[in-house]
Amino acid sequence: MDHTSLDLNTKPLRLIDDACLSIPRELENNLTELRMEISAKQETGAILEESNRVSAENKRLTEMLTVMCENYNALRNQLTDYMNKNGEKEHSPSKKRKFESSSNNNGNINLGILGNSMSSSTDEESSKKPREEVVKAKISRLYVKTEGSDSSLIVKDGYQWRKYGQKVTRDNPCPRAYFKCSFAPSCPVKKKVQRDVEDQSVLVAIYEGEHNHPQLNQMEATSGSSRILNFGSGTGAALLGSSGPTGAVEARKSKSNVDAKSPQPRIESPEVKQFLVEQMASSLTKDPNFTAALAAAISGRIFPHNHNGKW
DNA sequence: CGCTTTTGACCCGCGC
DNA sequence: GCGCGGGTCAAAAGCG
Repeated sequence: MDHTSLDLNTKPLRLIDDACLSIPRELENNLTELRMEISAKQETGAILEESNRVSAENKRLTEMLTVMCENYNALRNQLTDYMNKNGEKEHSPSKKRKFESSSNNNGNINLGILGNSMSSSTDEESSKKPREEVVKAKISRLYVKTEGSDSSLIVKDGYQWRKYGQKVTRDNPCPRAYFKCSFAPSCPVKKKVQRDVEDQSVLVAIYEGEHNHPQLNQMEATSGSSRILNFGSGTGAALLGSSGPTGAVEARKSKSNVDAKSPQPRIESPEVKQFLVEQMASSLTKDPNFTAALAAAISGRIFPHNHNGKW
């Protein structure tokens, strides 16, 4: 009795089993491949979607950055115009002294740009002296952080200088060194180097004028991990570099609109360079050919067996 | 020997 | 006019 029932129960099972076994191996393999393809398609779709989303967001951020930069430039131009107007208004008919006092004022202006990193001697002096920005030569400042042990007043900026004087000034116990460009008198550039009153490890180099010759020592000028922040408009004078392995912060002030519009190529700050890179990246991401090629490259790399366009 | 650095003297503008 | 202070000159010294 039990045998019949057992037989009845086992027979269909064997049939099913046989049927299952009769499925060709190829089909099974194809099924597996099909499943992989489906999951790959889903994954690729997700990646493409994510890629599109990221590139759209990137585009949006870049546009925001562009607008911000444009606003910044417009604002800066307005500030420059404003300061120039003020300078003209308050400019007294005097020469060399004014030049110097204005260079001091430039320092005060730079404080505004640089934040609190420099001295806080703004208020009293600047309130006593009228602001005067219009001077003959272009003035720029370079702040160079030096080693504590380094007591020299040498700022390696890629140009060759000849020292022609040294003076102890009233407001700073450290002597101020006066340099002329070695190409003088054909090159009228001068610089003054003095240690910062508050932080004696910082050298303050004040450049006057523009070099009319190329940099002599590019390697020296650009070597090291110096960090230069180039603020303000203006061109030219060699403002790369520092004296060594520490750092430098540079701030400059254009002396006139003429200077600001000088045709010489500008030495861009890292920030500006980064902006340019982002602009290039933006233009690339905006290029449908590039994005298509990128997507193809990515998909080709992840799923190299799908070259026949079978998705 | 030629170039650079040092350093005291001198010049000059500014404030009083 | 005088003194002060920053900037420049130039002779002497230093250096390669």
